[in-house]
Amino acid sequence: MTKDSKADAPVRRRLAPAERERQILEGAIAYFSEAGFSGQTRELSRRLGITQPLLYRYFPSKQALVEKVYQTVFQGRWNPAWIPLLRDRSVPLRERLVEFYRQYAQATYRPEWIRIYMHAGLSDPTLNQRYIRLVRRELLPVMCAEVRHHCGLPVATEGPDEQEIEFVWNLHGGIFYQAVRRHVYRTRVSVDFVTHVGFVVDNFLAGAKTVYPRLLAHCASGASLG
Amino acid sequence: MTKDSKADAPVRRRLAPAERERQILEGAIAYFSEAGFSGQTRELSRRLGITQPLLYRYFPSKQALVEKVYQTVFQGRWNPAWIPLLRDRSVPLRERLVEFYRQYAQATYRPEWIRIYMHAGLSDPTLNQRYIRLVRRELLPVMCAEVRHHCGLPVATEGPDEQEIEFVWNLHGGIFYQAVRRHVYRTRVSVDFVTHVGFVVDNFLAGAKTVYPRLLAHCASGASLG
DNA sequence: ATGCTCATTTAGCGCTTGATCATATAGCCT
DNA sequence: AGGCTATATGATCAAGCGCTAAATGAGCAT
Repeated sequence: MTKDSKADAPVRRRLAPAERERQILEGAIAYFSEAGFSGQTRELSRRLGITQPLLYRYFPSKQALVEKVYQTVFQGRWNPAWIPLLRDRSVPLRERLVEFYRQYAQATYRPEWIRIYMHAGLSDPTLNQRYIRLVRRELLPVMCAEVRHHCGLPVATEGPDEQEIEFVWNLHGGIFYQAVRRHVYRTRVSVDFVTHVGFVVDNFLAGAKTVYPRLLAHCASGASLG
Repeated sequence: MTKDSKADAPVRRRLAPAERERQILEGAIAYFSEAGFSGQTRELSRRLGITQPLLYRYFPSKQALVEKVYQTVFQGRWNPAWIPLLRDRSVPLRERLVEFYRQYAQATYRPEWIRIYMHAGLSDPTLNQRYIRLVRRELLPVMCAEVRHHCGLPVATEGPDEQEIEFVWNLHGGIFYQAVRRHVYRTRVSVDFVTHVGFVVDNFLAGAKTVYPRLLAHCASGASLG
């Protein structure tokens, strides 16, 4: 055995404050994404190899650290360039959608993102509601418009109907839910993501040619306004 | 004010053990589905209007109560009759799928079910993995076979390919994810569920006519076996 | 009415938790 | 080498946690 006389001597390493803060934040993201935000500061510090009071030198409270974790994980993962990408009609819609989901998955379908997003939703869904509104406002109307155009239908002057939004959300949610199965339930998903999305998008677009006109007729009849 | 001299007198009501146990369990389902399983027994007892030690007369430990909650929520919600319903080719597949999802939603797309399912997945996904395997084994292969038949394709003698499973799982997951948005993120979903499922199923089946043959060709080429 | 039973409460133990403060020492400057 | 600065630790508090045991009293049988 290698000198266990003192039961691993406390190797005290003095880091630059900025680097220590970064290290703690990174560790907190990893730890809280596993244990949830009811995880303990002592366990976090143990994993970081530091003492628990040190956390409080860099973050005034656990709550402040948690909020920094939220901020860090969810900030800057939404790429505004996705919208013009989806709107670029010089590229077939199928390719645009597959490419969008390739990029979107790379940005957000990661264990920390998915798990912290779910933890957040269960404890206080405010953050999720904000994100959902972003998707609802920025992404889905564009997808609706492009699918309409793809199907040779007129693009509405006013925004899409709720029924229409839910329709494209089924595509979006189905793909997202695969990431939930992977990172929350930790089940193996043994197909190539891009190939899978290719089939799913093909299916959506092929079906839309038939169903979308009926969907719009349903909306126009005022069925979802009552 | 009505006699606040004693700060709400402790009204001690003596219930039959079976009824008290049922009441506690019901309260625990409601409370833990909100707060997660790191919720406190004192808060649970407060909501029930009883003292906290009383819980321990009916359940030996918090863990035992939690496991009873799991058991109660997830037991008997899966209806084996769904399989023959989906297989009944005297009814159009579209109607079978819509009716299945109507029943499935009524059984499982409830706040306690969805939320406890998510809480469970994040803390220990064993339960979810078991449920996922059930869906993967009992439900999805049947849906694959019926969709194949619907598209005029031969039903495989051996089970469906993984790529095929993921394909129908996108339909299933998309519908499930609407329930997650509703009960975890607590966002308003203002379309009629059956109407929505109708459009989504129509879209899936219409698209499948085009895409499913290509999907099977892809599988047959052994692309997902490598 | 009276006494008995056991469902329920009051009091509290041992431990963990987030947070604080004084002390110790790593690492740079001279 | 010696001293200074402030990063990191050790000790500890107050509140909250799951859980226990003894005291209490509601509701039944008689």
